Amino acid sequence: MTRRAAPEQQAAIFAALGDPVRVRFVRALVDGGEQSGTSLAGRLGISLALLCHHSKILVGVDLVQKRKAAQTTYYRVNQAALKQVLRDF
Amino acid sequence: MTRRAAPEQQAAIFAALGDPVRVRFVRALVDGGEQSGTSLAGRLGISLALLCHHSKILVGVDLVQKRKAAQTTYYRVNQAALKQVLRDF
DNA sequence: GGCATAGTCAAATGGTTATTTAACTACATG
DNA sequence: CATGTAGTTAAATAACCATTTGACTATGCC
Repeated sequence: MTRRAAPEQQAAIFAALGDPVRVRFVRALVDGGEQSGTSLAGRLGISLALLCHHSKILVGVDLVQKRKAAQTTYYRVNQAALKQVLRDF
Repeated sequence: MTRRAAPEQQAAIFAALGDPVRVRFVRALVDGGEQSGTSLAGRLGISLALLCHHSKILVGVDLVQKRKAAQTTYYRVNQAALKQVLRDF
């Protein structure tokens, strides 16, 4: 049915999860639901600039989605994408 | 029941799959079953030295297992480990 | 308008990692 | 024992990536 993704594409998704900070990033969203950037940065013990960097990688492969309300950016996990990560093997 | 793995540990497993060559490595094993290093290197179009490098990373996180018979090393996928990769989220 | 909050961007740095090349070990067999 | 096959190792290089810092944009509110 669904064809396998290109190796580069699939590797990019795995690489996005291949960093301890980003694993904790996703876990924090799974556990705590949608959260703001500042809240997440506090929870993860990292600067807002670093959170922004990691969020771009996770959002870039669509494992995390973002929504902006006024100055605040809210992040949430893309559960469908997360569950499908291993489907290719 | 089973506690979540440490973020560093889980990230290492994802990072092992976060490279296009290693995605093709694992796919080749899933599709073709157990194969020798030389056979795999030919299939992936890489040198034996490079295959050795990537295999160490995959074996290091136990996604791939190896078995040595005389001069030849055979690789196979650890299906249980592969299926469990996403259990933590 | 002016100040505080929330986020993004860009440059700089250091550390890690993929790839190549060449040298080396291990085994099998003629 | 010499040769060929299979694999590993180490050094070197280049590319990539995480982290920090400081400057910059955007929004809300007094």
